[in-house]
Amino acid sequence: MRIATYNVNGINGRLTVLLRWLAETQPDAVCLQELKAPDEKFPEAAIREAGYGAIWHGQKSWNGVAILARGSDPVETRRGLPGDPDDNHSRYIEAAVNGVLIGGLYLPNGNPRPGPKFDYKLRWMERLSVHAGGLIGTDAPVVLAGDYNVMPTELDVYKPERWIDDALFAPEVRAAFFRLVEQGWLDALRHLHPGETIYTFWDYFRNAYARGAGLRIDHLLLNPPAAARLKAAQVDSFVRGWEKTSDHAPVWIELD
DNA sequence: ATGCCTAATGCAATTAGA
Repeated sequence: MRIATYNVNGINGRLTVLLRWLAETQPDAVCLQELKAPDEKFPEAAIREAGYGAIWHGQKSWNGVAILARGSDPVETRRGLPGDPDDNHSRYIEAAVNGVLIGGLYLPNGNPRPGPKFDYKLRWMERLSVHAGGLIGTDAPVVLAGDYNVMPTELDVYKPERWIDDALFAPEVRAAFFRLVEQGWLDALRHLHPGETIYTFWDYFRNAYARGAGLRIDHLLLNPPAAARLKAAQVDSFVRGWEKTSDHAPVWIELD
């Protein structure tokens, strides 16, 4: 079973690229982020025609997350991260697909730091940790997949010294990420590729993809039952080279 | 310190991304 995460940066502006990638790689489940569309503008018919059932939590202009399942309908278990009734950003959706519980998340960017957006990011990470703490011990496989907007280590940044004050790489953000991981989650890509330079995002600016100036910020975290079934993990970086593409590439794992 | 690029909104220029 292949489970992928892909920050599409606009589901409608990206539909051609998304459908091409689905047709070429046929993932079994997909978490999408940055739909940048309200619920009524989600391209449900086109995605169903491509062979995928879907659930989504949209929002006008910004944010928005979805889960797709090839040949079935995801069984929604939650929309919205608990812990703050005043948080109206669409950044979390959760569903069961083929016996695997999948949480799809779009963690706040947090820039500029310091400031209210950075504070929101840290609060959101604490809420995620609380929710994840309730999922880690599930007997079934659980996968928390999405755009975490965090580079965990220096290996995950093309120029670490330039990012140290940024909300994606600041010490307190990395510490919050590791507090989450230390509940017992496995960073699937890093686990299977220790020491390897892996990026999932390349800025549109300054020809970053061609220069190899990337970041690893899209992650799949696995609870122990999921980790026991992990066979492969990769980035479909070739998609970043397509026309009219997202600034993120799809990332996926293969479970037995 | 800012623009470099891109999407959405909505039709110009702003907001946000990372």
